[in-house]
Amino acid sequence: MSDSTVRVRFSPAPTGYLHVGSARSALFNWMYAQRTGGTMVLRIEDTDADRSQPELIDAIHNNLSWLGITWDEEYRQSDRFDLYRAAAQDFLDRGLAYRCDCSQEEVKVRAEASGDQGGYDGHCRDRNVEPGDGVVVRFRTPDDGTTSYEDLIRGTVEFDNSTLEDFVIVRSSGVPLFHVANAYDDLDMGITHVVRGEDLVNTVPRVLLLRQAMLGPDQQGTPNPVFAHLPLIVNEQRKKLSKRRDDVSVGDYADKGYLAAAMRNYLLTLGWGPRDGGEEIRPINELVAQFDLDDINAAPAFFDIKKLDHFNAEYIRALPVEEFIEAATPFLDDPDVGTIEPELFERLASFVQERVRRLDESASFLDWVVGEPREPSEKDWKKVMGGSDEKREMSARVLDLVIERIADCPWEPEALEGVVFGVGEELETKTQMPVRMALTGARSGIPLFEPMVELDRTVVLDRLRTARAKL
RNA sequence: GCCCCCAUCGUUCAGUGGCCUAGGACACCUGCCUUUCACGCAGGCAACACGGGUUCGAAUCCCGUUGGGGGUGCCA
Repeated sequence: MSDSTVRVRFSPAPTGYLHVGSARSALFNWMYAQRTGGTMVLRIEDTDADRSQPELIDAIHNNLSWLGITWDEEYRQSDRFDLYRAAAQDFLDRGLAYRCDCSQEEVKVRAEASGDQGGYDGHCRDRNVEPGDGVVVRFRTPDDGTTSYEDLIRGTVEFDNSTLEDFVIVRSSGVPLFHVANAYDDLDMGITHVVRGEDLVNTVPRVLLLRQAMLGPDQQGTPNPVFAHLPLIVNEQRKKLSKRRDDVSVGDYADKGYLAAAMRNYLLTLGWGPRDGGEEIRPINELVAQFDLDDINAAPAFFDIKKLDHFNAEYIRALPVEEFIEAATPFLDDPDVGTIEPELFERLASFVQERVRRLDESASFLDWVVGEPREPSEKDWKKVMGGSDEKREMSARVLDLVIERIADCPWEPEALEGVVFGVGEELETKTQMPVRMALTGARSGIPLFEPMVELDRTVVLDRLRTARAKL
């Protein structure tokens, strides 16, 4: 199964924080490299100096590492400008490209005047424009024929060359565009499989044309890389996830208390599923073992936070409690909740672990233990303490008895439970809810009696009396 | 406008001509368990976009329609 000739690459542009769509591309590349024993290349595509932010490269490293994605080689295109420039010059020398001094406005005006066929009209093809200000280099595309490629996910994709305009390969600043860098690097780095988002499909014919033109005499017959264009990840409006509209930075998910393993596992279910039809939540190595690019779906997939939450909850619960404590501790500092001492958290962590979906929810389960009870909603209060006079009276009797007996019982969970339930048996009613409401201000939460002993007896009595007084 | 892609439950994955009265998971709803919630368990709701072919037979193949998306930059 191992094919050591496989070379894949993840090529992010450092123009923003890594978002889930990019992370997914990286992940699928990584999966394939893992399965095949191939090489994973990280290539930073920072040819656009205006938009690239070098400091984001660190963030990309961190985000990938967080997800457990590793790479074997790393390059920066900004280190390789000379190579791309030389390739472009070679095109010029061989008459495969030409200089153009048309302004963007001129191109646009002529395109509109000529009717529906947008794009550049080839105005400068034979004008022998000299280098100078505002002069770009364009690649001469064929006027007829077709350019097609094999996509592992979509089959054969074919483009009419007549629809391809003579596109710019070198900016007027002298810096080559990504197409050139892309074609050059994929060839130079021996990339065998190009796995990336569907939004890049339309760049394939341009890149392929450039690649063919770059092939030296000794490289004739070098096969094109195999392409696999992943379906887009979309939002609820079925539009491509965007950094603007959607909150999708990988770092944000880490900050919100998603576990990397859960995120990674969830991302893998978007556009792909385990071939054996088994569980979708499972160890990464099992998924790697059956991963293949041509099993990937072609249809866009919705990024469903609810399902991610479910994955996350499962992963959290599966953690040994010590690991949960370690993972949750950074999230305990919640401004809405009082200070949670590490020892206290350790004692109660298992209760929290069972209920929490995201790590950043952890502190809120302990609010009443380290601070005041919540202010119950009128609705909840009524529902628990009684909407009718009859029920209210019963709640009052429950609280009276509990207050009386709790005043001098042993301060341990079993004894407290004995008191509360004992009153229940005596009065033939359920007693936990009124007590819970009095102590926590909520109808639901972690078990009552173990956390209760963390509170001083006087505090408990005080809360019970306060609630009783409100009846 | 032009180019490219996509189309199974609300969501996601399965299904590659008969095993499909279409399966799993999430979500939702009902119960059970539990003197809270959560977990767990048992059920339920719910889909092959439409129209033509091809075939003995189509969710599966072909064509068209409709719908959706992506691209159309001196961004990647």
